[in-house]
Amino acid sequence: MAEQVAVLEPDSINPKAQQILTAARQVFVEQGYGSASMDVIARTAGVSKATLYAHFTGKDALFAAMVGTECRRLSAGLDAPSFDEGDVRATLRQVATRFIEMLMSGRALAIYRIVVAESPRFPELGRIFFETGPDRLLGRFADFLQRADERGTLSVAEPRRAAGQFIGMVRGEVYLRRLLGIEPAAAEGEIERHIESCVDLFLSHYARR
Amino acid sequence: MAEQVAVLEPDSINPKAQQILTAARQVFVEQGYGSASMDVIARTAGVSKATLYAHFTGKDALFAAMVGTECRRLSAGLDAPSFDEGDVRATLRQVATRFIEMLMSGRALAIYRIVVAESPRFPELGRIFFETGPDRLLGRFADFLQRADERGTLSVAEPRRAAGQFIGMVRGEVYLRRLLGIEPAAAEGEIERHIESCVDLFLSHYARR
DNA sequence: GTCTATATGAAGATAGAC
DNA sequence: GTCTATCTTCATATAGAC
Repeated sequence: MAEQVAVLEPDSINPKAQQILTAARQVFVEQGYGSASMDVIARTAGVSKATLYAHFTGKDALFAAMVGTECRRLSAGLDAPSFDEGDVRATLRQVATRFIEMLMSGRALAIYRIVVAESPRFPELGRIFFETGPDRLLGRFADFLQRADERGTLSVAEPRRAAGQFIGMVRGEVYLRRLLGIEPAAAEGEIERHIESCVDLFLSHYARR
Repeated sequence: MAEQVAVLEPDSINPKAQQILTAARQVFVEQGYGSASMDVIARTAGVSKATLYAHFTGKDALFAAMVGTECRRLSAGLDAPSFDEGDVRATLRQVATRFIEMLMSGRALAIYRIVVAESPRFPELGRIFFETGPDRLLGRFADFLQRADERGTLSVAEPRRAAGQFIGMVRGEVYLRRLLGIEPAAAEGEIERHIESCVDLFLSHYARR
């Protein structure tokens, strides 16, 4: 019973569990779920397999715990700053920049890869990822757009839809290339230009005339 | 030597190889690369393991051949129709509709999942996927936008960037939910409304004033 | 809780008959 | 080329001492 809770809320005090989760992340990310072995995870964590199985009921549970932990960690990084309600263009720029920086980070790419791959076999993980990640971000951004609409700064009838359009186009080809490891990577300043053009496109339509 | 060619250009006449590739696709997609076993693939294909190894040098090669074959198959589905140069709005609608239908198909989702997951360990597959899929589509669409610009229908200074913006926002949340298996799926007519709003947004900026 | 040692099964790959 | 049977290695998971 305690184990089941630990799957989603691993004891953040227990250092051994942390150690194991860190090792699990490294190995799962590097090898993929199927090829990763509990043996290697135990060695990487510096514990015996028996200890590993004392903390997590099996490979599935360890994997789920690792993904849940990592999702919460990544989403926390997006929470901090509130939006600047004054300058809409600056806020859009800021949202786009913070979003794409987070998305392009090694850890975010890694967790996205593995969640996308395994979500058919671990449906719960797809949900956790979506809710702690994209859904929260879109929700907060949509709220901002709605407030801007109410203040009369923007004209956004469907904030959630508009939020999805903006985030979707910001993600764009730059991200896909990175995700797939396509060279050459984006040139210096390319991302800034990309973001600026997305802000322009967005405001052409949604700015109050 | 002949084997190496077969990795990317599997003998499309040989029925046994086809049989194996089909089975490989099923098993790899269902279990993921790491968990899939050559034993199960052989049984699914109705051949012995020895036969399997006679056609493909190993698990890696079989996987690569399967992904390459499937990429070419999927990209062929996007090639067929040329764009209607007359009615820009209708063309945007058509591009978006065809694109998202292809993307949401079970086979496209499956191959995307596995390529994203394994591209760090099989960099060649990321490249093949990108070139036969997104890159071709973006290129063709960008060409259309450039012609529209030259004709004076649209005003698009950077066609490739604009193409990426449009495709990115069309993809959007609808696709992500499907990819991650988030319920509820898109409601009836939701995708059409989504596409229409993307076309509106795009044309607000890029239509010749 | 943690270790060493091991049970049990299945993985990738191949030998050798036909 | 294709099969059956098998080699070797490594997987997940557990027993039992401390």
